[in-house]
Amino acid sequence: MADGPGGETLLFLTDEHLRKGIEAMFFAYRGFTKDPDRILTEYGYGRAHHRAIHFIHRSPGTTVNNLLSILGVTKQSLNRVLRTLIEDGLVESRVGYRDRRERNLFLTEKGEALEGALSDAQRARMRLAFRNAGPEAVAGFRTVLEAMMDPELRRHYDGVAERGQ
Amino acid sequence: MADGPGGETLLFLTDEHLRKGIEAMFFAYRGFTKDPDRILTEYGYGRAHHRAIHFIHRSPGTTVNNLLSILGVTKQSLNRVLRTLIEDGLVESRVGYRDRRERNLFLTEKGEALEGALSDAQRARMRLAFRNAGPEAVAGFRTVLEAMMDPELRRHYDGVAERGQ
DNA sequence: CTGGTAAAGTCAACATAGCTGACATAAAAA
DNA sequence: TTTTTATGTCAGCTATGTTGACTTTACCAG
Repeated sequence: MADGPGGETLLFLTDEHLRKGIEAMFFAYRGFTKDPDRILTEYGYGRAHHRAIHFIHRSPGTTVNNLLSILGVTKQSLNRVLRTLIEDGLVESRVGYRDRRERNLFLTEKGEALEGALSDAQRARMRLAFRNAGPEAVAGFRTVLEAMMDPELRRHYDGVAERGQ
Repeated sequence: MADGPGGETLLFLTDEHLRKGIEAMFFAYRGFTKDPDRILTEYGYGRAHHRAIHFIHRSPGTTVNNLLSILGVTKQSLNRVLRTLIEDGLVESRVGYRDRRERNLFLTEKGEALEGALSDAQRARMRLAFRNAGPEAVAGFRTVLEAMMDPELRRHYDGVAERGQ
């Protein structure tokens, strides 16, 4: 009674299912950020610091502009965060080699230590969820989330920086 | 080479897969909130207003305390949002019938209209993602997100208010 | 009836993290 | 040489969270 052209059932597309999916995102995201948030508070940092630290760790040597386009905030906003991380000795900013206007960002040893603590906590919860759900559910999870991203942002998710241009 | 006790392959639990899952959550959540955020800005509201509107729509007559425990913010913070919604005539607050200390919250016609615009936009993206991913992926998506929630919050997700006690 | 507790609301003060706009400097590119 | 780009900064504003203190109203147990 609710079959599409291919004959598949489309019951999973009802408004009620979609609402449930929306709330799943809302409540799961709360769990997703809870553990890192607790650690960040101990260090006097916020979620914005976490994001900067995460992406510098993932792409060492990334430029400020690249980070801006990943995070989607203004440079004034990012700069405030970056400045404290540099002052506190968690991030190092080196003048670009090819283009001396650019700054290449790196985590210091201290920065890597905090990154490790944060992502250990976040991965622990994710690992438990993945394990309980099983590999097929995890594949579906990834598929749906990927389909939900903006194409613009999807770029940053798919490829991890083609540094050689 | 990475099989567990049951013989299943556990390759989906590597740190690299978990990192990818973490970034999937990050980027997908941005897409998830983008469309409603755009509409909210037009109306001069923020994400906090959206959350209040959503849960009042879902559970008409819900009390302030219940909303507080769902949203996990302080009453001062929620009150600021709720006050503007009431002043603007989107939410109605009625004295409780059984317990006159309580306030039961409802969306007005105007509130329902905004709720509709917001959830239409959010559902449109979710529907597209669901359709592209297919029913099995959607089931996996839900399973993983549910496993990622805090048990405390999970309560609010699972059951929609047993009003009769 | 009284005293305690619970629900809601308020005031004040503060922090984080976003925003706009204007401007400065250095370096690359035209 | 002029223009553009990458970065950084100052000032001020907004949204949304926080603590702490206090009030009013109403329920409830003694």
